[in-house]
This record gives sequence, C-alpha cells and structure tokens, in this order.
Amino acid sequence: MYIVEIFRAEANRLLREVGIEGEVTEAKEEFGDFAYPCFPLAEEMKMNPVEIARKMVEKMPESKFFSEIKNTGPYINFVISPERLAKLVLEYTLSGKIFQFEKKEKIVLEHTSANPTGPLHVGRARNPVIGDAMARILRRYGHDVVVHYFVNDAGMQVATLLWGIKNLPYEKIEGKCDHVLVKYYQKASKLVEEDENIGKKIRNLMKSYEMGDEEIRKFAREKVGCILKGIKESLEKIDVHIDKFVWESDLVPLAREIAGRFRDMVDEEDGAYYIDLKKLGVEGKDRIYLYRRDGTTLYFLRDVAYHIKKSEEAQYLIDVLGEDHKLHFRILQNILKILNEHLRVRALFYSFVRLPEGKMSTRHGRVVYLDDLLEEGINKAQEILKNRGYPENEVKEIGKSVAISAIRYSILNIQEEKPVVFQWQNALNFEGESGPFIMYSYTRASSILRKGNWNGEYYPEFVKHPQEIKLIKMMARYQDVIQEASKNLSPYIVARYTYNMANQFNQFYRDCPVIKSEGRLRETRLAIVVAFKKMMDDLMDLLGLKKSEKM
RNA sequence: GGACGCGUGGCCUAGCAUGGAUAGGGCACCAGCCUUCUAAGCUGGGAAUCCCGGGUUCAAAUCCCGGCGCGUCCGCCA
Repeated sequence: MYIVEIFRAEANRLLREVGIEGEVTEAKEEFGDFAYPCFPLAEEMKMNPVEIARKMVEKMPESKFFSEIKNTGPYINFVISPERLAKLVLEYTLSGKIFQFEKKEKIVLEHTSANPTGPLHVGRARNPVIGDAMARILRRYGHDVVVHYFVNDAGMQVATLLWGIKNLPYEKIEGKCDHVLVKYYQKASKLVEEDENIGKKIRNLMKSYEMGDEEIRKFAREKVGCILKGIKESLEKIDVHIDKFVWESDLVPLAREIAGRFRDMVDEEDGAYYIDLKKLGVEGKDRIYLYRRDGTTLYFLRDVAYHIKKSEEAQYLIDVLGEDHKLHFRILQNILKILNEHLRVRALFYSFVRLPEGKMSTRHGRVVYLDDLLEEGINKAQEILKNRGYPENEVKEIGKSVAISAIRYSILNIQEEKPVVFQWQNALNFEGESGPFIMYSYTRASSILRKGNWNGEYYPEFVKHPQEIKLIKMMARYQDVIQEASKNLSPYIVARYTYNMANQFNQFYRDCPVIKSEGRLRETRLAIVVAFKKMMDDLMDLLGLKKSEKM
C-alpha cells in the first residue's frame, strides 16, 4: 500500500467507526490533511452541519496515525502525525523502497516519428520530450518499455524530398544533413504546387520505391538515413533515446498481406480500395483509403501493419501523437480491434506549438528548429555563467545542462492538450517554474551534504518544524504521482510535482538550518536532505533534467 | 457545416475525471532580504466578470443544456 493510502484508509476507517459511510477528501493545507464535509449529512440527520462535525469529532476514537482530529466549521479535519509520516517517508526513501513498484506488462511506446524530410522543429518538439518522459515514468512504474520511432519513408513527403535532391540544382550548403537536405524538400514542395507534371513524376518515383526498385531504394535509404541521423543527433542532444527505428517501407509487404485479411470489408472505386467507415460505425469521415488507384499503399494501411508488427512485441501499445492524428487514431483503433481483440492501444495527444504568426511548417520554412533553440539556450546560460566568473570548463558543461533542462521542462510543464504559442522567453526561462529552478534546489541539497557528513541516523520524533513536515508530506505523495501519471499518460503531473517539491525544499532551506543544528536534530535534518536529494535524483531522471552538484 | 480539444489577473499556467472552506503558481511590475548550508533563491505588494447565458445543487471554475472565440481534423497527404 502506498504511504498516503495507509493514512487515507485509516481516516476512512475512523469515519465508519462513527457511522459515516463516506470517504475523506484532500483538505486544504491550512486545515489538515484529510477532510470530510458534513453538508450531505445535514439533511438526513436534520441537524446543522457544524453541529454534526463537532459531534462526530467528539465520538471519534483516537488514532496513532493522526496527531489531531478536529472540526473546523462543518468539516471534520484529520491531521497526520508528523512523526509517523516522517518515519515511513524516510525509511521508504532512504532504502529506495519508495521507488520500487510491482512489475507490470510490456509496452511499445512510439513517439516523435517525424517525417524524415528535415530537422526537428519546435512545433513538434513536444512529441519527443513528452514521449521520452512518459517512457521513463512508465518504466519506473514497473512497465517494460521499448521506444519506437516510425520512419515515414514510404509516402509522398519523402518522394518529394528525393525528387528534389535528384532534380534540383546542387547547392553547397554546410551543416547537418537534415538542415541541408530540407532545402530540396521545401523547393520541391513549392514546385509541386505550381506544376502538376512534377507531382506526377514524384508519384512515379514513390511507386518505384514502394515496388522495390533497387536503385531508388538505395538512394532513398542513403538520403533519408542521413536526415534521420541528423534527427537522432538532435534528439540525443536533449537526451531523448529511441530503442528502435522501424522503416515504413519495410512494412509494405505486411501491409498488403493484412489488407487481405479484411478483404470482405473493402470496397473498390476506380481501382482504389477503401473501407466504408459507416459500416464500421466510425463517424467523422466516410471512407478510409488503403490503396491508391496506382496500386500503392496509403499511410493508414501501413500504420495498421506497423501496429500489428508492434503487437508481436507487446499487447499494450502507446502512441504519442499530435492532435491532427485524432481521427486517424480512432479509425486505427477500430480496425485493430477487428484484427486483434486483445491488443490495447492508447494515444497520448498533444497540441501543436505555434508561432505567434501561425502554425509551424517545414514545407513553408516557417519554423524554429530544435537545434537552434538549444543553441540559443546554451548561449544564454553560458553568458550567465561567464558573468558569474565560472571557469571555462564549467561554463561549458553547466551551460549545456541548464539549457537542456530549461527546454525540456518548459515543454513538460504544460498540460499536453493545451495549445502553446512559442515564445523564446518562455522556452528559455531560467527562473521560477523552470528546469534551472529545479536543478538549483538539487544543487543546494548537494551543497549541504558536502559539508554535513551525515552519520546515517535519524529520529522521526525530531521532525517538528512546519516546513520539515511540509517537505515530508510532499515526498509522501511520490507513489501516487507516479501512478497517476502512468495511468493518465501524463508526464506533466510529474513535472508539476517536481517543481512543488523543489519549492518546498527552498523554503526548508530558508527555515531549517541543517549544518548549524546540533545532535539528533542535525542528523535528522541531514537525513531529510539525503532523502530529498534521492527523490529529486529520481524525479529529474524521469523528466530528463540534468543534475549538477554546482551551478 | 460536423467531430474532437482548448478558453482562469497584462502574459503563461494549476485546479475540472471523484462539485465543498478566502480560485493555487510562475513571468513581467513595485518594495524588501546575501559577514549565517550557493540570491538561477526567499519575503511582501498591486493586479481575476474562472469566455457568455441558462439549469441542477445546501454548495458550480468543476456537472448538464445552449451560445461565442481559438486550434485540429473531416485528402487516392502523413
């Protein structure tokens, strides 16, 4: 049982003890830890709720779990015993037991899967950051997670890119492949809009690639591979790790085979094949096409194939997707249910990061690239460090950490489905609710421990200061937070929690001197700092924030 | 036009699933705090029709109905 649950269950037991069948809710901090509002009882008991609360408190037996049970107006309030809580939290955290969850099932989590036609841009940067944190959180929660990236090399976009590289004049541009080759994609996209002949040529190229033309395949693999390498490098720079890249073009044979499995649901028109969605009971669109008239497969069919492929690895699949994929995903779920009823497929949707002047678009060149954002962040952080007189190597190292943490946190600290308008000052915020703020509290803890020399002992009965108690209460919620984030597929829950924890520690730092304290109090406070640091270590890993002993 | 999501101080954001106690934070702004564990911190201050209108309820930011605004989708693109 989770720590908070132990106390909650006891509070509920006490309620039943006095004949109340309801359950406690979380109280506002100033009133205690749990609360039971007596309004609903007022009618059946024909009494004033304040009076009821008072009477219930009188009747209620004592409990070692609570230092106080009182009524504040019409509420029954339970105050957790600090000593008892501190004992559990310190024991669980220092031993590492709090970080251990029971083993759960295997998951294939797919994220990013950006078209390999150019560099990652900030409009889509929520995807890797959210996906990566989600994977880490699910692993902590006990899942065995494999992270996939679906390389969309089989469709029109990549064909457009390849045509561009083949046919447009060569320009010598220095830099990473993704940044260089995207120019061809942008130009080719523009030409398609002007000249439909080019569109025809691109479709032919796409068909040859899909039908297995060796020369084109070799060319495509080389060019797409090079862009993908650039994307991978960008991801690694912000500590996002992908376990497995699956190339869409490799799945075409499987896609064709799967299409055969639901042949009786498929209709044909002009040589193109589709499923009538009304028959499937899906609203929002009439048909979903599987094959083009020219016999090539469409993304939807290949994506079905990909999910079937993933189901060989796990029966629980999670896709981190932009909101533009909502309908696609709903249809996908319906089809997959027919093909494999045991397969569970969930999506974590996020809204786009827009620019003040509109949606970001690689094709139109209206973008802020992730690489540029990171570079800008590193410059800003290093500037600050230089001004503070840090030595060269530390300026470099800490500057990078600060920038990565700031960027990752600014993305994670917003509820996934909220739309975001990109602003440099928000993305690279180093103060307040930010990555560096969290890093800083960790650094402060390190700083105390460097000088503290904890002897390994602690005394829960010495935990008395309100700020010590607040910090410990925050720590007690860890297990619930991890569970909630895992169940709701929402890393931002962990992000908020981590900020709140750092915030509590900063106040503890102000109110509760550690090194200057003496005897058992000193050892106990050192134990709290050790436990805090351990927990922050874990939380920051989950979010992908960097840790630094000095900053 | 239909479906889905979002709408909270100047700006950003929490709370909404499971309705309850003066709607939490942050940025920016103003005023303070470094001979004391690193001030990327802390304290205080001003600033909010919780999009609008109805309804349910002892009680609505939260639930229901109807609007409005923004975003996304409704392609033989992905």
